[in-house]
Amino acid sequence: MLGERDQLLLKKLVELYLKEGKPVGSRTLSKLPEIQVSPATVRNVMADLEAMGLIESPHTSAGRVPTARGLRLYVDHFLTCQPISREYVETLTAELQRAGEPEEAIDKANQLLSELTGLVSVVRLPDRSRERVSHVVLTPLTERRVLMVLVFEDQEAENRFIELDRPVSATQLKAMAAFFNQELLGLTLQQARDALVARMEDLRHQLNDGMAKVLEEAQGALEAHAHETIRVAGETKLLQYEEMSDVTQLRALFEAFDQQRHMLHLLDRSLQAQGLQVFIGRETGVDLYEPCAVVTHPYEMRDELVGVLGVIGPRRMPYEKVIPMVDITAKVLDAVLKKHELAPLNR
Amino acid sequence: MLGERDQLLLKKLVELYLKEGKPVGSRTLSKLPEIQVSPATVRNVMADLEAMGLIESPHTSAGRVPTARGLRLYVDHFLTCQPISREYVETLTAELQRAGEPEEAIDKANQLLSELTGLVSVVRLPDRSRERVSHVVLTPLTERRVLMVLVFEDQEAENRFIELDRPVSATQLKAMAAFFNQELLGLTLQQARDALVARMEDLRHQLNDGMAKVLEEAQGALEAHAHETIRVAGETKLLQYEEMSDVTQLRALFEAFDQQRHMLHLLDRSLQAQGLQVFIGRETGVDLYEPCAVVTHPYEMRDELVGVLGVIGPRRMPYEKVIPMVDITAKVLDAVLKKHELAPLNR
DNA sequence: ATTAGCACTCGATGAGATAGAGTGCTAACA
DNA sequence: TGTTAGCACTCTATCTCATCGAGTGCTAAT
Repeated sequence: MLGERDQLLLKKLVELYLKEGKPVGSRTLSKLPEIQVSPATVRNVMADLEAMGLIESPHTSAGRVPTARGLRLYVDHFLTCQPISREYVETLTAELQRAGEPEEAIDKANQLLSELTGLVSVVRLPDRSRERVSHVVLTPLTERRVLMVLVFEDQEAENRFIELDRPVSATQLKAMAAFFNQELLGLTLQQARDALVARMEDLRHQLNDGMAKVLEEAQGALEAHAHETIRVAGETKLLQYEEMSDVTQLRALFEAFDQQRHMLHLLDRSLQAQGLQVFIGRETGVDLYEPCAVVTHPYEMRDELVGVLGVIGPRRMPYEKVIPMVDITAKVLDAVLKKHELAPLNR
Repeated sequence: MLGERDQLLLKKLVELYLKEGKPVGSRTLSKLPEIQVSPATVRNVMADLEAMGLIESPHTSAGRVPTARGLRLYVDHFLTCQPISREYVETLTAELQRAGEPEEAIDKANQLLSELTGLVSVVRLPDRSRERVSHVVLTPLTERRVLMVLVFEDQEAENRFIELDRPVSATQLKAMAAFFNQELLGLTLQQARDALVARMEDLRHQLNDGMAKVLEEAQGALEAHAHETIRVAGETKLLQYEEMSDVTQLRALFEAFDQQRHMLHLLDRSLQAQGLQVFIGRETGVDLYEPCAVVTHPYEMRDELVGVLGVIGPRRMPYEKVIPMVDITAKVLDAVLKKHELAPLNR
């Protein structure tokens, strides 16, 4: 289907395009040391490649530019990724390990990824509604104010301040905490609520209004989290790319980031398929991202894929660097998250 | 110094400029119903205003544009602010009250301010190193993992997971918590550390390595916070303004936001002087902000000015809306933060 | 003091003209 | 049959030039 020389030419064309960002002409290609044929021959090949929809020319007298399909082929078959320096991996690991909670590590990974690729970075956070509560702490602060700490999987904690309508004694509070810890441990918050609703009748005598309030707050904590499932870092990096200089379009992109809806869909899709994925142009499934490319990699906690991390930028991005960076960042993140899990196993 | 008619003309010129963003000519001004003189007269006045450095023309055949000094005069003397709808105040209050902790409320205020003004919003967070610890909670999670919660002023809590080198029993932990609560309550973290160092000798027998680790972590929590003293919301809003269309400059601005140094200086300055402040151009003290204007207002906690909130945008911003919005947002934030304080007084 | 009138300046807009990059096609060539 | 040189052609980018119009400053009249 595609001769060896055709492949070489496509590869070189894409590489030049990625580097310079300008359409590549036949003369430029034929002058490359790897290419031993005349511009005319190159033109013939290019005509074929164009007929196959791999390259196109913006107008008659410009060179050729790879299409989304062309880039796809390049990424899949011709791309030689840059090796990642050990040094980089070490810095990354060190930085991520400094985090106290998984979420912090994920955030940090997001931030670093954006800085190091010079692109917009995105993470899909794990869905906390699926995490199990491992401890509930209730501490009296004042007569009517209580601090509740929900600990998930011994790894993450969420604080809520609870204002009660009437005072509770420390003893009452202790009883309450004991109750929660006994009854609800190991359940997700959702399950916990269901369990309580189911046993409402038996519980009526214990369920004073303080208890109800606490439950409500716990639910609130969960919801607050559910809202924010995506985080974006380094939006402003997009300004650097000339091909993104259409301000209107850029604004639309930023709005889309804020809305999160599109990105969520895309990241969820890439959570299904494991491993690194590259979406170019329409492949993203989002019209707005048509001039963009997205590189994603899921990460896991407790041997389950729970989130995705990736970058989005113009189609013309340095894939040979970006792809290994996304890859290694996801893997280092995996390793760091695994460490967080290990500790609780010493029970 | 400045005749009544001169003032009127300056006012109208600035208003037109703020609305249209284009240089204003003498003909345009003389056609206004408020102005009963001919273009020629207007030109004479304009020449005077220009001589005083209040307006200038980008080039010979354009109209006039207010200088920073001109804008300053306008803001100080001629600006009539738009009243704020009660509805808006109510929404704002409701949104901010939903926050569980002061910091959350401040964040929300930041975000809302950016959305409502369409500008970049900035907050200076309170310096937590000056807040007093009101409770320390230590909860065993596993044999060697402990959750520490530091509660500040009964209003804010910070979690740290602590990995111990060797197991501690629940009893030991309880003793430790009791010790902290007894000895360190009401001190700032800094004071707490100093106190402990001072009494090191007496304490040596109690200060097992678990204790040391806990202290260290507490310090870490503090430092983590000290790093991030500013938060920026809505950076991308700047794209909407044509006068900010110089991409290079815009990038420089974004970088400056990331570095925080300049902004920190500016906000600290405006923390000294209480009340709303407007900085136009060079007044900001930051060269990069020369084409910008900044509107700030400090906010307080426990009757002390602890932070600043404000917006930054192009000089040509709708001051008549922005100023009251910054003002009311700061005031509503004050009120909400006050509510947070009230509760603990019921002790 | 105000205003009409006028010459002048300068940016914005659009029409050619030109140069150059790159193409496709044809015909010659190995 | 695949490759190449040559050439006419197309299209963009850039420059120049003319023109238009907005706005000014100055002068002289009111």
